[in-house]
Amino acid sequence: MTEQDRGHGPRRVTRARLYEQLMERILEFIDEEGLAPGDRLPSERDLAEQFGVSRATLAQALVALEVLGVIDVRHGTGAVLVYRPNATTLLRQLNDHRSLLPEIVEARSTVEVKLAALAAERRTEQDLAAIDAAIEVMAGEIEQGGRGVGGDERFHGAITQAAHSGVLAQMMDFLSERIRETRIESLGQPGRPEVSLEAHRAIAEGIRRGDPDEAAQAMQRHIDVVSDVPLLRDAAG
Amino acid sequence: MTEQDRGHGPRRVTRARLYEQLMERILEFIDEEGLAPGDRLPSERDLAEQFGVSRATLAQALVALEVLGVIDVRHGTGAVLVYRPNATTLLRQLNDHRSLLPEIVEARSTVEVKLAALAAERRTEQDLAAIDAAIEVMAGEIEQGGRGVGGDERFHGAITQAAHSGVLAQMMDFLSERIRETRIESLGQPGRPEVSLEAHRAIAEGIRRGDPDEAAQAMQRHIDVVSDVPLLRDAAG
DNA sequence: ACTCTGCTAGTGGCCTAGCCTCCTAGACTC
DNA sequence: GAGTCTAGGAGGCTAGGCCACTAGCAGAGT
Repeated sequence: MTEQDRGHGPRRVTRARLYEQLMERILEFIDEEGLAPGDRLPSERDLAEQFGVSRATLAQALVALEVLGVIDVRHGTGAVLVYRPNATTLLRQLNDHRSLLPEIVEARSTVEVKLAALAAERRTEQDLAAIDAAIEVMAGEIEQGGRGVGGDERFHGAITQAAHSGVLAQMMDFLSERIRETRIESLGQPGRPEVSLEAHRAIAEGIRRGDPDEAAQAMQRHIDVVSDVPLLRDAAG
Repeated sequence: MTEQDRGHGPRRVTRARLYEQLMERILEFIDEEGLAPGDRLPSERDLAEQFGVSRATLAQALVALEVLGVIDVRHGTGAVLVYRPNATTLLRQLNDHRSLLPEIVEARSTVEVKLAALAAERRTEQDLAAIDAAIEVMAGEIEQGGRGVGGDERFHGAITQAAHSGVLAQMMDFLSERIRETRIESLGQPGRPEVSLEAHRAIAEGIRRGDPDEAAQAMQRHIDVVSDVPLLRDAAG
């Protein structure tokens, strides 16, 4: 994984920064040394010297690895390996952020449609109230000139809740971080917030009537519209 | 989300590092200023002065936010907001890394059992060959004193492939990063690699015979055993 | 012998100061 | 008006230093 490999989309022409290269080197090091979870890495001073960089830069690389959950840096002790990383997987996951979007949307589609159907079958009165409240919030935001982002998230959260499926909720959690990116892009387009609001009302109606098919179809239509954003068309092309 | 909230499990008594606190402050700042994707943050020098920290520390915080996909730091230009983060969600996701493990295992269980059943129905001859090859790899690794980590991953990858379900494969991708953590812990325990190898053979047999129930049950038993590691018992308690 | 305590070497945390490279807006030239 | 040049400001990175914390060990006390 060298500098040349980075030019995925049209953007991101910036050169790889030192801390990024360092991460790769450190991952290689972990691999070569056969370090296992719980093992300690050499001291910052040693690593910095070994790789020929300053401690400040090395610290950046360690922060990055810590954020990724690879190591745990402990004051006075050192950096402890949390899990044995597969370097290729880890780095590709970082770099392909954008090109993964289409597949993420596909996964979102599947899960959220299923959630809508389940919600229609399992929703309690409280769930319905939460869904209505979310719609009200979004309507209020739009009325005040906003994009309705808060209400949008709230709505999808309420649907997830109403489905009463821990595992699927789980899935949505993992997807949600990336979904938020597309959702905001979409709501930013002229007229989109109003359209989404109407779609939400249709979905809610299906859930209220306890009709899984209607709810699922409404959700599918909604997602098809929302997913049609420039960001995606770029990534897919 | 202040320092006091951090004491989730029994571990992690270490004080929040400055860069972590800084991340929160920066996220708040983004929120207060109402910055949208594409907007630029103030310069490092300004931010460092404003928050009363050195540029080096600020740089660490920026690296962390970059790894999380919140910003894109460009040489000569500045830090550009990539997406509008929901601070609470983002930070909880970081801190709860460990406490999420039981639910992750639950999700893994559901998906992988389903994958095994699908594989039994849909596998091609090539899929079977890949599964057998993975088992051979793992056997070889164990014979040479290894823990069979490579073969283990390969096996589960082959199962996923044989299920011929893009979306579920997707799900496994998102879960796999965290799963690897538990898988390695498990294989590290004495005698575990051999047990896992036998379990793999049983699963493969079910898939070969085209029996979804047998394959699914074998996978379920396998996961139940593998999931029983100290890391999890700690987190659950 | 055992336990407890205090010390100390080594670790990460953070800062200051500085120089380099890179980007870009605006002045300048044609 | 279009292209070119340049200076200011942005991040990238280094060097060196001091402080806070951890853990292990030596010695005092039992």
